Amino acid sequence: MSQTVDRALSILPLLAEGPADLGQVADRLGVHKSTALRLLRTLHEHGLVYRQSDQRYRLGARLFALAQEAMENLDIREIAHPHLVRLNEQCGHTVHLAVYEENEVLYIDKVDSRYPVRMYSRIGKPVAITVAAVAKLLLADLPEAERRALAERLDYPLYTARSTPHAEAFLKELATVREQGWATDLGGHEESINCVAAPIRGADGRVVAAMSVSAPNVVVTAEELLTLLPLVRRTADAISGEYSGRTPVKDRTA
Amino acid sequence: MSQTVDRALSILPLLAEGPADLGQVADRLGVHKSTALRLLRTLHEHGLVYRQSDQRYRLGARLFALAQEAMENLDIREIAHPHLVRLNEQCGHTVHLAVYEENEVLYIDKVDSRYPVRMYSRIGKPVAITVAAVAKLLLADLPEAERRALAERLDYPLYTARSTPHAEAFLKELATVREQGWATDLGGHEESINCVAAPIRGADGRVVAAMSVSAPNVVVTAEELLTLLPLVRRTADAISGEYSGRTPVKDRTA
DNA sequence: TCAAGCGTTGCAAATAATGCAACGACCATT
DNA sequence: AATGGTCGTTGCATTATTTGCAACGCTTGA
Repeated sequence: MSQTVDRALSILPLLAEGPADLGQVADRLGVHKSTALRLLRTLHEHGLVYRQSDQRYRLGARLFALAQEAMENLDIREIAHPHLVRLNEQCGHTVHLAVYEENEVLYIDKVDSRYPVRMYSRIGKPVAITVAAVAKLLLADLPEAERRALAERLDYPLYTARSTPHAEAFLKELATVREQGWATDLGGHEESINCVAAPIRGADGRVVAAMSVSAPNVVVTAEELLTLLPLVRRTADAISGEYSGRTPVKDRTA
Repeated sequence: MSQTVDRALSILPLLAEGPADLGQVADRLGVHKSTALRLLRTLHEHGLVYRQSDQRYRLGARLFALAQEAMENLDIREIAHPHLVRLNEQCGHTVHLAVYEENEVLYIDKVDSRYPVRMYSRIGKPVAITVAAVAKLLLADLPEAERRALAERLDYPLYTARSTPHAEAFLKELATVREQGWATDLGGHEESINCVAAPIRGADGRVVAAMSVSAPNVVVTAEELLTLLPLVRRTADAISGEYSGRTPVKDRTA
């Protein structure tokens, strides 16, 4: 909509791939070097871009700070966190919290497993949307049309033999998930890792977030993990209650 | 340098304070509503801004993803992390890693204390620059002129009675730190919390990062914490060795 | 029913961004 | 030492891009 801003913002994902010098940026933007320079300077003034000692540019510090502040303003996260910690204390496994936003599902909180073997994931990282248990829950709640459109648009990478292979299978899975009110991922993303997930709902009943417990095969079998389902659902419901205002907010530790 | 981009980017910190509607954004930017709308739309297309259900805008998901990617490109962090974890296993306290960038010091990694009492801090959060032990180390290494200029420019908030009160005291402290090659913060930020920190140096000997161990009085006294200094320094040196390429990179776990 | 507030669009005016060409600094090669 | 190349930087004229305005449609509340 605004060409100048559009160009400037296109620099960010470009630099996310790694540091680049002026010429590279100009080339990949398809503009003159002088133009790229002025854009970079503006980004620099705002701290979004940093110029390292070898003169190349990379993403800057303010970006972290902004993401941080944005994160802290998400009240679901704030409400959910103590519950996630408690759940982690009870079962010992990795606990995740995720939301859907603009065709992506991303983790917004995580409490690490107490076992030495941990799975790789990072807060802020987009989730493998076609296989993750939390993603299924969040997408299953979208309006029919939107869900359908999104499913068609997605890629279906075969992470493992059990990954969701195509849109049709995915939509079917979503229907199941929608009906039963919980979801699993049994080795669909990484062969040896299983998850159980439950939805968190707002006052109007719509799914606003989803949480999951993940554990590798070497620690517990899929069956054992499934026995945690009632606990996960209870935790999710507790968060739902607090988020929608049904449960009185007793003592929220600031 | 570029007015349009400048205005667009000014929207981000504004939204970081909390969600805002079109009118508010336009007012605070000092531009017409239609202008603000077009800027917001561009930011939206890039995922930096999200429009929530009540039509108000807030910071978007891509911001997290970008910050995430930027983070992963910082190789100091990657190299240092296993060392930080090991140190935490040895002493049990909270371990921080911080860098200096553009007049700010910020945490880029953290391993939480194993004790129930934890200090509040977040990765990506700017550090209390006038008192934190890691900040002293990073600033102490700046060129004389820059250090002086920065010290004059800073605010000196009195977090506690032991906070650095003014530029003069700060510069003196930096001189000491520079000479001894390590730093402390004894209750200068929060009355009951102490830190010991050591510098991480690149191949050219310049300080590229700093790490610290922090613990509250209720767990260990300041004296006891200081006995950890040799261990902290050894850890920092190990990281320096690996970062500067002196130590062969044996088996970096991807 | 009417008024007020908000987001949205088309348009003409003018400001602000663009590409060019030229300069200086730095590095490596001859 | 001298030269050729690369890279970042600046001033300027051109032109495209952004801007503010006014008007419209919508929802909300009196």
